[in-house]
Amino acid sequence: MIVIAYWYDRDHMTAHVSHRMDWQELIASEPALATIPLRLRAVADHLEFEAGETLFRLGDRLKGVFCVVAGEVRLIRRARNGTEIVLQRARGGFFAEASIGTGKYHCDAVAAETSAVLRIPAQAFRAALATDVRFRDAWMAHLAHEVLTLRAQCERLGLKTAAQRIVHYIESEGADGMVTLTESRKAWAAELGLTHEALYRTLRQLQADGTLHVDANRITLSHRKGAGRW
Amino acid sequence: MIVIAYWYDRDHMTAHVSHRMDWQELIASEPALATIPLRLRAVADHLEFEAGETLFRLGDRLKGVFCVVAGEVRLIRRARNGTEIVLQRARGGFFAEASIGTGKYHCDAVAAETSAVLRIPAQAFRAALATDVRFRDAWMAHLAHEVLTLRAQCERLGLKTAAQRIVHYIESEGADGMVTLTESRKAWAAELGLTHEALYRTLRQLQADGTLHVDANRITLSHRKGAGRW
DNA sequence: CGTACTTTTGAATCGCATCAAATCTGGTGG
DNA sequence: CCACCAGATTTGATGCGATTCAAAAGTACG
Repeated sequence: MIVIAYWYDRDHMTAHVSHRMDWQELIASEPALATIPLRLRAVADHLEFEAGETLFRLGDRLKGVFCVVAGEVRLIRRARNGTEIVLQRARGGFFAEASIGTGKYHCDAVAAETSAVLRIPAQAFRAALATDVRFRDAWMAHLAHEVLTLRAQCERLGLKTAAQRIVHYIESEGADGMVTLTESRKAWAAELGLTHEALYRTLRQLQADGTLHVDANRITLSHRKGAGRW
Repeated sequence: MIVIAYWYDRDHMTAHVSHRMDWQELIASEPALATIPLRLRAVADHLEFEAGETLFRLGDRLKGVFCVVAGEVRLIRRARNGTEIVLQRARGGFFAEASIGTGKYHCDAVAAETSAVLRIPAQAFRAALATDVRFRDAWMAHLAHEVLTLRAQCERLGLKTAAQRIVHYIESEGADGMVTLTESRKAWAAELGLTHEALYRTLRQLQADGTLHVDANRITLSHRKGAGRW
């Protein structure tokens, strides 16, 4: 994920088509975009938002399908008492996918940091789904994969202990008992539903009892049973 | 959810087309089936499994898309050390949706209890997706909705306290600050990632401090702020 | 009426969150 | 090049809240 800063025009405080950013580079770095037909990408709005700016609000009529190219967008719902509930933190990839079906947004979307976002008009998106077989298949595959990933994450978050979640993560996200982390440990902790302190401590403990081996961002599950009673 | 027992033929210990079950009634009770074209339902296998029976195994070539009509099917992955990880507990509705894209099953499926399952041949399913616009739209909507629901659940499971999760559930699953539970509280607790004891206690506490009101299966969030600092 | 299940409450324990702080790191600017 | 800064990483001490174990009461069903 490329972090952007100081590239926007101070004169335009609302989202606008950028002339400072290297969208080419950004787009190349976002794998989710590879499946989008070029002619669909051509009609997409290239938007940029500063931290705190609102992309859309609950109940707004669908303006398009979004894809985070850089930065972070949060989908939030405001509770009666003003508490914000974060429904999703989108760092790269599509968000508000479900809205393509309902025609309305079901929550607010706010940029958590300076972010670059692609907005594909709903009309064109639906048209492409209807006519472009490859795109449609890719889109359904994307949704199906998303479902799979999310199910795994729910199961993981249902586990009670930090050790269980770490092992589950390696076994379900990794390949052959090994993962290579692409994010900071702090971010990993958040994904595991733990504080970073708990993650560090448990990681150290699991190394000590031989359950796993840590080498920088390369974490391997030991073949021997270990002492753990996961 | 209809619970079935003692309806299978003792002579046929493997899954088979049932002659004892009232599939009509079961199918009418499962909302996910409403979107399936009749001609697709006509070619589906009506299978029944006893607790412990395997529907498919990891790596098996795709036999079809499944839909639980009654009972429960678990998608599990076996870890190196023999530990089972439950990826999904399907009680009603589709499962292994992602496999339609990959052509292979990514885990084992085992009936957790006596279950009735519809298996729609992949060929026919894909054909219907390609030709039946309404079905395709319904399927994409289903996937999108699933994504939405799962994201909400992940966010919920990321909350640290029982009170937060309960309130989040009511606000995201319920309508206008009220939910009517369709499952037992024990099952609800599992969905919330809590033990049933914790759920009961927290529920009582939230009633005591006026945060919410419980009337049998009807749970309402109080409009006043309450004492809670969720 | 008995069985199996959910619901409910109690007591003790354990693990994680929290608060605090030190160290390390990469990147910036002087 | 080095001082500096913001962030991640790491370790420590403490308390809270959920789990766990236990058990009683309620409920549905045959």
